[in-house]
Amino acid sequence: MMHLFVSLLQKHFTEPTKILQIHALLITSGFFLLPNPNQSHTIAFNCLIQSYLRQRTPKPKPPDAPLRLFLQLLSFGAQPNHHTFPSLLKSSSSSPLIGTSIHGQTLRRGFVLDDFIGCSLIKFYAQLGRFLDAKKVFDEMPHPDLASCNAMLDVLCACHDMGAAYKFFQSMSIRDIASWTTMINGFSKNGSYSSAIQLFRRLIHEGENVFAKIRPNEATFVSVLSACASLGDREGLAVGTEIHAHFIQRQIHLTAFLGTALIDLYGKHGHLYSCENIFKAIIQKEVCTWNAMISALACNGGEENALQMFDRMQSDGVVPNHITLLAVLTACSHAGLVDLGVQHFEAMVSKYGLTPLMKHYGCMVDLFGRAGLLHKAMNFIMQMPFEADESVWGALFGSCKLHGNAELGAYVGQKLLNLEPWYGGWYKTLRNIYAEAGRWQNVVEMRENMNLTGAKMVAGKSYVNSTCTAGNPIQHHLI
DNA sequence: ATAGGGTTAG
Repeated sequence: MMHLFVSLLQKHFTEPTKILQIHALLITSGFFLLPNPNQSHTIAFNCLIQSYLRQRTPKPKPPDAPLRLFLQLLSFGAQPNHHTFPSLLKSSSSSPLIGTSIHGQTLRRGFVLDDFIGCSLIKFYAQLGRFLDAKKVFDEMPHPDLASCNAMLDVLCACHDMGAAYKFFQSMSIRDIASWTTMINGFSKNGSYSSAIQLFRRLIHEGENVFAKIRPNEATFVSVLSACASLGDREGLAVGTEIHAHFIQRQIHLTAFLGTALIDLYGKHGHLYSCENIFKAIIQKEVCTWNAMISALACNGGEENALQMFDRMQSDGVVPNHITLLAVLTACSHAGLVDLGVQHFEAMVSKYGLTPLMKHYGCMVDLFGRAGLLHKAMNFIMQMPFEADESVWGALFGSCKLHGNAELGAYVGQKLLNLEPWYGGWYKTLRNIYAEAGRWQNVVEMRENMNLTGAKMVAGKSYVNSTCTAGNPIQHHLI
């Protein structure tokens, strides 16, 4: 009988209604009324936990179903086993308190040497940004297996410690496609786009293992395409187009992941026509797909189409998220549609139930600022529910320069110099604003201040950890 | 019979 339930659950794990029905069947069958809880009951609970974890549609799904099932399992008197905890930890990713108590449970019940649990714990702590805890779990594993090493590699990448990450990757005695993908994605996420592409090339040429050839899969392609999208210089577009051609040759199905990565690639390189073709070819569009398309249009002069897309998306029943609204506000800002932008911003809370984040405020400041409504932008900053950061002030600063407002520019520039004194770009812009206004005394002061604080005129932002980009060991190993 | 790691939009 148990086999039947297990196979039923596995077959229908994407269908929430069916899971509920099977769960109900399991209850009404009296299976949980037997006097002596045994291994079978534990397996039944494990399968149910897994089923609720894996179902996709979030609508009727109670988010804490796996945890509640775990509590039912305990109160029923069954014993959780080493299969129970990985799923539980996966379901607790957003709740530090629950996850750490589950960690405690595993320790108290003596599951200290289990690779699956260790691996889940590494990922759990990494998702919370508790990288030291993740590393501690890994270090305490006597013989971590491949999956645990891959999780640890991802932790090092998430810490921006790319030197250590690459060293770790090189030191691994066995690697699979997930190891390669993690490393490629790590480079990409840390701005080392060329390294990501070079490592991808090495994967293609070497394939690593003589016995079992390692080939890139969907995740690998998506990671390298993301690097290609961000790498300007035409190199990114060339490699990305090559990969796209490979998909066409092999008639590879355009999943939402692959398609979205391609739309992003062509969008970032200004090829709107390709974006639209790919968009049409994606059968199962997800919210990310729409977002990538709306962003591509909003950033390449297709503002009107972007806003139409936003409507189409909603009539297709796709629910907009924070990133959608960011793209929509960008479209309004670029098109100078101030009133419409304000309407969409207000609709965020009232219509979509989305709380505006720092980036949305930055967009609104840009919207007002570009349109020359500098004081409206300034008032908007003053009415923000939290302190504006450098991106928001930076948006206003750009508008001050655009419209030659030295008075407000000086005030905003000072704000930015306080926030990021090490970033030379602010000094330069402020100096230019002063120069255009003929305030030569201020120009001289700017130069002195910059020398005094030791700010650098570097490309890119200062908060990128220099160890990820500089002294990258990969240069010596590739090709 | 039941479990873990790597992927998209800002």
